[in-house]
Amino acid sequence: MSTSALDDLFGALADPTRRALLDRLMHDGPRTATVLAADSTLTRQAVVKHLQVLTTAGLAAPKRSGREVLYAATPERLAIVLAWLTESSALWDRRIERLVERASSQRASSQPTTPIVIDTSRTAQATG
Amino acid sequence: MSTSALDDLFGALADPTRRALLDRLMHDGPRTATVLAADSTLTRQAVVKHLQVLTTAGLAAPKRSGREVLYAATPERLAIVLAWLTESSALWDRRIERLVERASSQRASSQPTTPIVIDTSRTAQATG
DNA sequence: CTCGAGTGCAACTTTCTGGTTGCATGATTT
DNA sequence: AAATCATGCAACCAGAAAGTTGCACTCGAG
Repeated sequence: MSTSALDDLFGALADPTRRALLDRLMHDGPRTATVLAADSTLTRQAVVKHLQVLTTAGLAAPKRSGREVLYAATPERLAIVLAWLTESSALWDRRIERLVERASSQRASSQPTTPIVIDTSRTAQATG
Repeated sequence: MSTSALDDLFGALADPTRRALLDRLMHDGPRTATVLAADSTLTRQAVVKHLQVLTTAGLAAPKRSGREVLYAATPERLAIVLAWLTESSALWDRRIERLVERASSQRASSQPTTPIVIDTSRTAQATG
């Protein structure tokens, strides 16, 4: 019972290399470890290990195609993270609700370079 | 530039002990490391280390009160995780949007024991 | 001032993680 | 069948993480 899905998910996402890899797979579609390694400074083996971590977390899936192995992003499981987030933040207040709404509306208007403004300053002293 | 806020956040959340600690702080309000350690199997020092990780990630904040140090949850920064999530999933499709909406409405009706139903089965083959 | 409760610091051990290298195995093409 | 290209496996290493123990320090109450 020690390693839950959340452990694997958060653990996988904790590494910037892995997040970049996942991003790459989501953007460019399935790729082989060899190709991914060619574009980075890492060894193929290192990339493979990262992809295995992502696979264990359920965020990527390998698929043999001839002699190659294509890794595809399977970001559906990010919903589990989202569920944890909303559940946790449910305790605290409605601030998250506004953020969620803002996030959806921003995505809807498709402005990828605007990474959502977060106003934590207003609420920094709320707990005291 | 190696350790971004996301590294710290995901890293902090990757540990189940830390998530439990954060949960505890959010539920019960500020507590000292000594008290938190008393309720767990861990040493006070171990708890302190975890709280420091949470503090570095911006998810908790210590506050001296007499000779005690109360740690309070400051979950505002979870919004950064949420922002990353929605941004990343923006590539993929509108499925997340529905999940976000469902999450908000469920929270609004305040049913804490219902952890949001996730239908990943329907979309498992979507990437191929 | 002295005692007790609580915190802070430091050293140390063990395990995990990210990364490397070298070689073996398996599939494609000629 | 042989050469080639990609993957798979295993050993190995350095550094970080999780946790422990021991002791010094500091604050508050008598």
